[in-house]
Formats: sequence, C-alpha cells, structure tokens
Amino acid sequence: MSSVAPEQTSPEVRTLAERVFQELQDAIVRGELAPGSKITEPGLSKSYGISRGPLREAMRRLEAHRLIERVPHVGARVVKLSMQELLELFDVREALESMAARLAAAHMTAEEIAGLREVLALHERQSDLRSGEAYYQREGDLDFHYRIVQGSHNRMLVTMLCDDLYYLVRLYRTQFSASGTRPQRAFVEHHRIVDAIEAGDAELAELLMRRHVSASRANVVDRYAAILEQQAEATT
Amino acid sequence: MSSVAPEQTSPEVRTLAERVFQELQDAIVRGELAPGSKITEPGLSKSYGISRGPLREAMRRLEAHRLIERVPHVGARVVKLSMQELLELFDVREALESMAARLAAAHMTAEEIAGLREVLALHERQSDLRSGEAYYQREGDLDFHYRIVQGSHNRMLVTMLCDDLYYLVRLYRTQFSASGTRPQRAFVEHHRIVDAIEAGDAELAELLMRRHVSASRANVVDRYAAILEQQAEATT
DNA sequence: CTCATAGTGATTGTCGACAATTAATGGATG
DNA sequence: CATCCATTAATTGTCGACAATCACTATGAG
Repeated sequence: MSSVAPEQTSPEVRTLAERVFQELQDAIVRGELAPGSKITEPGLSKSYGISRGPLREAMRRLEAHRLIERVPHVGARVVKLSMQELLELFDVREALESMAARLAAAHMTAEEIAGLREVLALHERQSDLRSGEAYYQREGDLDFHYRIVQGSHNRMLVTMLCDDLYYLVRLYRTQFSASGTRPQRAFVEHHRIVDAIEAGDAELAELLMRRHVSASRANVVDRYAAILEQQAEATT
Repeated sequence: MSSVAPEQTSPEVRTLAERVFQELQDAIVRGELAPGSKITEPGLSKSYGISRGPLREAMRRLEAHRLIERVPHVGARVVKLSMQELLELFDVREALESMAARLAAAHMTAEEIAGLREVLALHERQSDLRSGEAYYQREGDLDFHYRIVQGSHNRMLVTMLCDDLYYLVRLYRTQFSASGTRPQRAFVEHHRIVDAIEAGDAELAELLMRRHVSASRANVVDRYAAILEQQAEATT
C-alpha cells in the first residue's frame, strides 16, 4: 500500500493536543479551513469540544509547520501562499530532494527500490485508465517523492520534507487548484530517477531529481503566466 | 556589526513564552543545560518564576527546533547529537547552503556583498591576531554563512537555516567542543565564494559552497576518527 | 465631512488546580 | 535470591477563570 501522509493509522493518538493538531492539519490541507481565514481559539475550542490549553499547543505546532501564521496578541490565520512563496518552496525542494535522491542511490535497500517500482506501476495503470483524474496522479507523485526521501535514510531530511514541507506542498495544490498537467513527461522523469537509483549512480540520480523539480517549478510558472494572461484578456 | 544570532536585542519581548523560549534556547546552546539531561516542567517553572502554561509553549517551540526531545507522558530531554546525526546535519546543510549561495549570487545587493567582505576582513584580523581563539573564528564562520543565506532572499531558506538549523550547529560546537581547526583553508574558501557571488556566477558559487561544507564535514569525520584512535590507544 | 479619541467588546496571555498516566519503591511469593 | 505485582509519588495532560492587550465603534472636535 502506498500512502501519502505519515498518519500512522493512529492506534490511539494518546494526547488531545496531538489529535486536534492532526485534525486541524488535515482540515487546512483539504481546504476546509479557507486560506487566510482567521482562526480564533474560543471558536475552535468550542467546535472541537476541548479546552484552550491543548488547542494552543496544537496551534503552536501548526505554526512551526508553517500552516498558520500568528502574531502576538492579535491572532492566527491559515497561511495563504503567494506565488513567490510557492517558488521559494520549489527552490528548497530542489535543494533537499536532489540531495535525497543522491543519498537514496547510495543507501536504498532492494525492498525499498521494489516498493518504488510498485508505486510507478500503480501510477501507470491509473494514468492509463483515467488520465483525467489528475488529482490522484498528483498524490501518486507525492508518494513517489515521499519514498525517495525516506530512502535517503537521513532522518533530518525525512523530518524536514515529509513532516514539514509536504503538507505545504499539498496545501498549495488545494489553494492553487493545481491538478497539474504534464503527466507523461513527469512520469518518464520518475522512471529515469528510479533507474539511476537502482544503478547506484548517485550523481545521476541527484541531477535528474534536480531537473525534475526544476521542470515542475517551470511548469507552475508557465501556468501562472497563462492565467494572468487570461485574466488580462477577460478584463479588456 | 556582525552578529551571529538573530536575537534582535529584544526591545521588549512581549510574551512570557517567547522570552523563556529564547532564554532556554541560549541556555541549551551554551551548554548550561547538559545534553541528554531531563527537563521537568515544575522545575523550570520554579526556576524561571513563571507558570507551566507559557513554559509548555516554549518547550513546544524548542521541540520544533529540535533542541529538546519529548515523549508523551514521560518528559523532555535536551537533545544529544550523535555522530551520525551530526553528519546528517552536514548533508542537509550542504544541500541548503549551496542553494543559498546560488541564489545569493543572483540576488545579493551591493550593500550586502560589502557587508560580507567586511565580515571576512574582521575575520582575517582576528585570525591574524590570535589564531588560538578558534571559537571566535568559528562564530565568524557561522556569521559568514548566515549572511549568505540571508542574501539568497528566500524567506523559507532563511527560516530553515537561520532560525532552525544554526542553533543545532552551535549546539554541536559546544557538545563536541569542536573549536574546529583548518582555519586557513576555510578562510580561502570563504574568499572564493564571495568572489563568485560578486561576479554573479551562480553555478560557481553553488559549487564552491558545496565543496566548502563537504570539506568541513570531512574534517569532522577525520577528527572523530582520530579521537577514536586515541581512545583505543589509551585503553591498551 | 474628516480625523482623532475614548469606550466597549472580544480575543489572547497567564495562572493555579484537578485528573490521568508513568516511573519507582517496597513487599510478597515462587 | 530473583521475579512479579501492587501501592505510592511525581510528572504530565487538561481544564476553567482572571488579567492584559488589541480591534472596532461611536462620539465629538476641528
């Protein structure tokens, strides 16, 4: 099974703060809490049926994960990614994920590589069946990246990407409703990256991942420019 | 003036939790709170003269910054970096800082570059005067990296490196008492990086920074091996 | 009519107390 | 004598209330 999020099926998340943190995280990523909307402690405290204590701790964690923005004595709002911040996120991903690919080529086990190929196969079937269901496609894409990062066997890298940044990436996908196109190309790139990793070619894996993320970024820029152009036409 | 930490001389840090967070952060980085030592909420609450509420929030932030490690219902301990974790940290730094150097070469202003050269000059004078005062040298080194990251003008990168990772780096320097040698070589490397940035050569700046961090990592590995060897000799 | 200002309402920050869980100590038993 | 279990002590998690700060509104002066 390939799952995007690390949510460990929670055998019973012990602490309230932990649970409400995960629920809020999901709600934000899914867009149920509108980007830029204000979050009030009494409000959430009531709707979740808990006290403000655990809620504040959950909010602190959300803040650390950059999903909400707080200003002292004023309040908190759900983060609203600007285009520039999105591009900054891509730069960071390019740096970290290319490193992850390099390390993965050196440290990934045979089982992990097999799992990676499985993801690609599943990916391919879905892509053939319904190329329109781009959202799933993208979740698969995220899963692909997720596994390579874990294959790096660098815990700090895993924490940064899987626990922190990937929620932001998912949030962006809901905020910009970017059900992302360019499926075939990305698909080919994924395959080449896996090939490099399997061959143990660290430098190539790194280079390919770097180009892959960079191309994804360029694609976003293009789409954004197109949208701006459309809007300009609409107003004339 | 070149300052290593972002502590903005706090005109009056408004919230208690914020203040105790900074104090605890400093205490940990300086080694006043021993690595691996247990941190108890009532204890700190007493010694800082505040309630457990703000203290818990401060601890949450410390946890997010990876300076303490918590396990639910059990307690928190000051983080104790292992050698492997230190090396992982170097890999992450290599990825992020090389990206920062690349972006800095593209976006750094003339004033920022001038400030960078100033740091190097100061660095040089101190290094000439008392090459023994290696600790200061290292703080200067940190300052150098700090400025390049800020020169990237990528806020996410700045947050990750300057707000999160650099405190870990400083913590490592106290824990391993690594007052680091290899001063001249690092110094030359710094100069070359600045040259590349000033020339606007993004690729070169990136490459040089990458090698620089990598060399620093290799140096740590060598020193560690030497220490292990010494210990082995001592026991025979 | 615009701008400044004081009042009001709500929200955040802080506190102390109670409940739940864990680690530790001591005793009993095989 | 070692091992297991129960009781106890301490720490963490949670709660509700009070104090401090901020945003908004309405009122008045220029």
